[in-house]
Amino acid sequence: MPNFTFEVTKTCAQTGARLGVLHTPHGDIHTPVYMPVGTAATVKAMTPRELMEIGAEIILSNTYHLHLRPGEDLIREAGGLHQFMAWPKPILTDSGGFQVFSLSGIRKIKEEGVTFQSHLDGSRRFISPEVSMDIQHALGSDIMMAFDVCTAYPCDHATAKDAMERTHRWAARCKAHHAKAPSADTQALFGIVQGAFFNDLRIESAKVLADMDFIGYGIGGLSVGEPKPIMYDMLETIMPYMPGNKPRYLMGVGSPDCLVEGVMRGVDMFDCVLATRIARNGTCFTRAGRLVIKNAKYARDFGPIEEDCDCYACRNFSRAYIRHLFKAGEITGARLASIHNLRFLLRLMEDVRAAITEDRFGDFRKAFFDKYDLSRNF
RNA sequence: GGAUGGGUUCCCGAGUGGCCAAAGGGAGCAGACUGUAAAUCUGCCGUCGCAGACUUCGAUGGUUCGAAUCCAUCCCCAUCCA
Repeated sequence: MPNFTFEVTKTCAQTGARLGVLHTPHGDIHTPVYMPVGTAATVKAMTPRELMEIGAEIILSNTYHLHLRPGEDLIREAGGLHQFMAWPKPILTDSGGFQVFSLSGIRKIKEEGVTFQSHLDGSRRFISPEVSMDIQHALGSDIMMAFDVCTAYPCDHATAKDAMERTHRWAARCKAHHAKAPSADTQALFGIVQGAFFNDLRIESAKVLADMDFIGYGIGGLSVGEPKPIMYDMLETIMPYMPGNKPRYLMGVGSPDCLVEGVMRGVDMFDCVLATRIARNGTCFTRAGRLVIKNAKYARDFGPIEEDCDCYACRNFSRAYIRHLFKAGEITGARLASIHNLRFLLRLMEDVRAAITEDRFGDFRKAFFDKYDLSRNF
């Protein structure tokens, strides 16, 4: 599939962390990459122009949410998701698999697929691997995710095995269904490794999916409440079994420290709602750790969120002003904090890529954690 | 000058004899947030403390076993009449 070649362009001599480029029909993605999340066809509080300005190369959207509203037919009629939301760069769509997990109270899983009760109006909706593919075809995303079954933490071995095996069967169905689509060559399909927190299952899942030869691989079912060292251990366990010439996408991660640690362990792609969600709730990332901008101690702090940040918010506005906006309930507060947090992660990844290029990612990582306060982290 | 209605914890506002440190909002303070059911949610919000104790409902005095609630006087506020 020439539309989606992935090249590992450099491996850090110090750490083995890798640098790459994923070519897509809507442009190149330089990895390791952080992908802002735009579930409902918008990265909340951000315009596409602003996303371009802060250096986003690819964003995420969601099958389940867009299926419910406005519906994939409408988006197809609009010319596809890129045109509908006026975002010309690559888009990755999640399959709805995560909603199988996060909406566990209002869905039922069977072998054929999952019946959801819409969180919007309670109506019953059915999503199967085939339906998920069809919806993602209508959306026209560059990268489609297989419809998987994500498990919670903790999770017993039998349940994890069950979910993993179903994920594999569903991955095969996704692949078969996608192969028949007109867009089979212009939309890439990623498989998703599951297996909860069991080494044997994770390794098995990585192997099974590798044999199925996907364009790239999601690592799902992590960052679901487990302690970080457990997640890091899982990454180390499976990475030797992940195809070296395919992009590896750690789904739903994460915080600044998790990104650095993920890259250290061979992850190429990340996405996370954390940056934009905590931004709307009044918390900012900084290289020193979290900064709760709405706290009273910043009422008369006329410096920027972060002194050496190059984002629009930091170049023009003070902590005192942004705090005021939050206290006043003004949406500009959420917008400025979102711009900052996204730019923070995108810039962190730019710095990570530069460090790998120069064979000093180990030094970079050490300097990062020397400065970053983990005691009040996410 | 007269009539009527009022004065409740930072603000608004419920409460008309015990179940009241006093509903409910708001404001304030803090916390949570990781493939987004989130511009959301949670906690605290008289004082000291574990329990519990203590001081509060315009002021003063009274009735009562018991008062934010009843009575008296006074001080303020609002509206209306002169």
